[in-house]
Amino acid sequence: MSEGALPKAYEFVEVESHWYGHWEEQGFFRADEKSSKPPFSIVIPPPNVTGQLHMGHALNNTLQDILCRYKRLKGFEVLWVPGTDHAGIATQNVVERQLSQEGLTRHGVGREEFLRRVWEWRRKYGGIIINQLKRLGASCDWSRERFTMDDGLSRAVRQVFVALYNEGLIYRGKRMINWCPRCMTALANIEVEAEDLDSFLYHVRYPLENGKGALVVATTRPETMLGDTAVAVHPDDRRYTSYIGQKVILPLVERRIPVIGDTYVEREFGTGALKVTPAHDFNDFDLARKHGLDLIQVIDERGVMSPEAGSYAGLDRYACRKKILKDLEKGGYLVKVEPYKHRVGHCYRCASVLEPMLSLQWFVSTKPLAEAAIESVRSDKTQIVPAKWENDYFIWMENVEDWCISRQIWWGHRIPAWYCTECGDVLVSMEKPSGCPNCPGAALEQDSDVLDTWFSSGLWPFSTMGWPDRTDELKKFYPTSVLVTAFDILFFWVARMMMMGIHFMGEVPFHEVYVHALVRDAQGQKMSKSKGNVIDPLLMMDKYGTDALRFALTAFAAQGRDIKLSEERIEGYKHFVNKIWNAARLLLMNLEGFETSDSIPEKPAALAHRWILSRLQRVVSETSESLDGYRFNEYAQALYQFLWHEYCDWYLEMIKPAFYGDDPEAGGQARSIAAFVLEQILVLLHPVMPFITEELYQKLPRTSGSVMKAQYPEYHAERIDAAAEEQVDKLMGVITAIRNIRGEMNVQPAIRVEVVCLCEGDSDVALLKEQARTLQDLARISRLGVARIGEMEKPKSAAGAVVGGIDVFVVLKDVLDFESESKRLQKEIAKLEKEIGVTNRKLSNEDFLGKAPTDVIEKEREKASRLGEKMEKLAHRLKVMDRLRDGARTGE
RNA sequence: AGGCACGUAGCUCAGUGGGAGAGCGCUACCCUGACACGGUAGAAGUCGGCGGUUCAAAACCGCCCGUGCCUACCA
Repeated sequence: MSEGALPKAYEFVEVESHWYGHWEEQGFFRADEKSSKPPFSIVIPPPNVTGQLHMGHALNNTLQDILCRYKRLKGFEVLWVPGTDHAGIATQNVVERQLSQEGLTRHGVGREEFLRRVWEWRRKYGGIIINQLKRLGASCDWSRERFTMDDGLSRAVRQVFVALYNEGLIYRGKRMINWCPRCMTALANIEVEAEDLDSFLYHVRYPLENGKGALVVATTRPETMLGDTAVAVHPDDRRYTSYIGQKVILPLVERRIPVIGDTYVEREFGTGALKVTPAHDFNDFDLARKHGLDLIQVIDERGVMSPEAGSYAGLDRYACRKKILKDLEKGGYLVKVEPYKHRVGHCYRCASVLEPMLSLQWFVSTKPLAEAAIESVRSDKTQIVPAKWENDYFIWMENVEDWCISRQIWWGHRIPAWYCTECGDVLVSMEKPSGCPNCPGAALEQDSDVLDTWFSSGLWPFSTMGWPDRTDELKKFYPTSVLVTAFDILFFWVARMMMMGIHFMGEVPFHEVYVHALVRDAQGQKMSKSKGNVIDPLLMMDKYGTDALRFALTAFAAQGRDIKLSEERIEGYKHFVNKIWNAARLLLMNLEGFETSDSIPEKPAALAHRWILSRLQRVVSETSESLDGYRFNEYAQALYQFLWHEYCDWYLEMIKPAFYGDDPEAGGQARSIAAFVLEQILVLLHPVMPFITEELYQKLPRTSGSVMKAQYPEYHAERIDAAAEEQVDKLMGVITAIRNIRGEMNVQPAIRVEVVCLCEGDSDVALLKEQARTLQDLARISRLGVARIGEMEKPKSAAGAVVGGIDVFVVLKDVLDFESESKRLQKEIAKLEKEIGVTNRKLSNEDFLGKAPTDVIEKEREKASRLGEKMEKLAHRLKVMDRLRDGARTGE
């Protein structure tokens, strides 16, 4: 190995740390809003500022980075806007935990101090995920990094709020909402996660007021009985019709409550009698409104029993349940307890069981906004890929409910509404109003709530580009080209961006939405810290390199299927990265001291060159089409196959003799073309493997500067050389057949064998003679005989095969084992027979001949004759072998 | 309960109307002057089951079984 040669194995650590900084310094990621190039823009799904890079991020951002790098190579002006989300509840929870470690609470320190601490936390840790994205190679325009709580974005939030309020699309009202007693805030319905819960169904006896019997109700939440204001039965339920209008006595509470009839009640479920707790159940609330029932709130915001709960007041809801059950049993009211599995709403942030509650909140009236958002997808102004998600989008949008946007937390955009302390009037405006118009001199108090995090991220595509100002960025890059996301935030985020973008910009926020898979573990389970099954992308990058991780994620990013990731697979692609490295190493070792020419002949004389250049064209076309269609896995597979199994396995092996031989012209051409093809491969691979491609590209002699400034190769159909591909196919067939015989007959790799090829046509003779060197090297042949059939004797003591009409003989003088060669041939013949059977059946089928397209029939006929000839030859060989075997036996 | 996916080699998955594929794993041989993170060859599948459409089905249709996800007001 000479001095300038590369190390034997690829060392990714130095390479990766080196190039990212270089790209940033050179400003390669920066987008120019004044550029005349066609625009391509993406806004990043902003990770939570509290976040740590997980596999979902890694996949999401790898795919975005592939698109951005690909489009840059294709000559687009690319803007990838990065940033982070303030993540209201999530971040508040993190800082609250930190406080509690100091023995403090947020209420203890007060709102101002608490917010100061959150900002401090953000200053300290908010950059972590950004640096992790850089580690991943994400080519974001960091000069445009945004945060949802930036001044600019906050101004956009206020402007949107005020505008929607003035249009009557934001209102304040008392509604049943889902309440998290741990986070102490209202949630939007979409933020509720239904989880299966193993619980019990309790049957409780409610005695009739008149003393004549009782009604038995079934409930999963006995503690709410304290707030019962009725019992409902189905009006047509014969068991209970006579009770309707009567009263029952609520056990433990002794309150008299009516029995009502309503068709909402399912007769088959439980006992067919339903206790009604209007203050703590969505459906009971509706029933109460319909029947004019009282509303008694027995559980407060903390999930603790309220004073209305009488002697149970102050108990936690679950402690209360236990006590109530005990008391019911004591009083003889508990009739039956059965195990019961049902789904209960949990907080998507802290997994606490939610409490339905009547509460005064701010809402967005979404229906009017949804209409335009539906229409835009229907008319393909925005296309969702894969299209199957469009259905889910329509269903959700058509059934969209009003969106509760107020949160009773402190970290977030404070609602721009002020209340007059005198008359209570509401004033909504961008800045604090000077005073109440009705009560001169009266004080104003700002609403203490903040907005749902998703309210600000819903504005992300235009707020990050400077809206409400009419900036050059907006003009150049809005609407964005594509949004890349996983389906789990399709409604949280994408749907809201559609509604807001169309409403405020008059245009959809993105032309396409690419919905990718969820990353799961090897068992198909969702990765989560609590399950302990997370594969940490940072650790994977440490162990196998960023390029290997990115390639693994890309290779498995098939549309419409979740990714089951395992570490072995990432490791496997590290080998691929190493293979690229070594292909380059071979070249560089052989390029040293040689001049390579700048221009590549379109039709070189040597077959191998014509073949690889033709194959390259196909890969160029395949990769472009795959990426344009978001078929990332196909893009990755095409390059894997081409680099490894065509360029390395065949092409480099075929041209090696030119490197080592003494024909300077052949050597020069081999060097130039091999370098050219590798250089093209590096450009094709760059979107998915930015680091190693840059490293090698800069090392290749013909190139100068960064691979990021290269042009993505263009497909030229006229450079496809079908004849060369066909000839190499034939050549590979012959070589493989010889190797197969060697392997099956246990010929040691070191031993060279004599081979005779008998062809039917002159063209095959010419091909094999011309390619004699390649044949000899790749099949390890000592002497090669090529002739037309009949012009050379068939060797006797030889194992044989038939490839594309060529009779191939591997001469095994004295060492040929007739028995095993006979068996090998029989196996081959058996396979052939099967194939011939299928073909003959088709060709003897009248319906097939009558109805199938002529080209299919023609193909079948050709196949039949090809197989027939092959069969004839093999059968003959078998006969010869058997005769030799028998002769050997009798001779012994 | 409804909806949507998925079920192809030991594992993970491509393939969508005309010759069952890849990667990993496995077996055998080989450190052949880029690479043992490598090379060459090989074994391995009733394409979940049943029925239908078709000249032709892994693919299209129906039913069933299994798995996963989403939605829903049976408390």
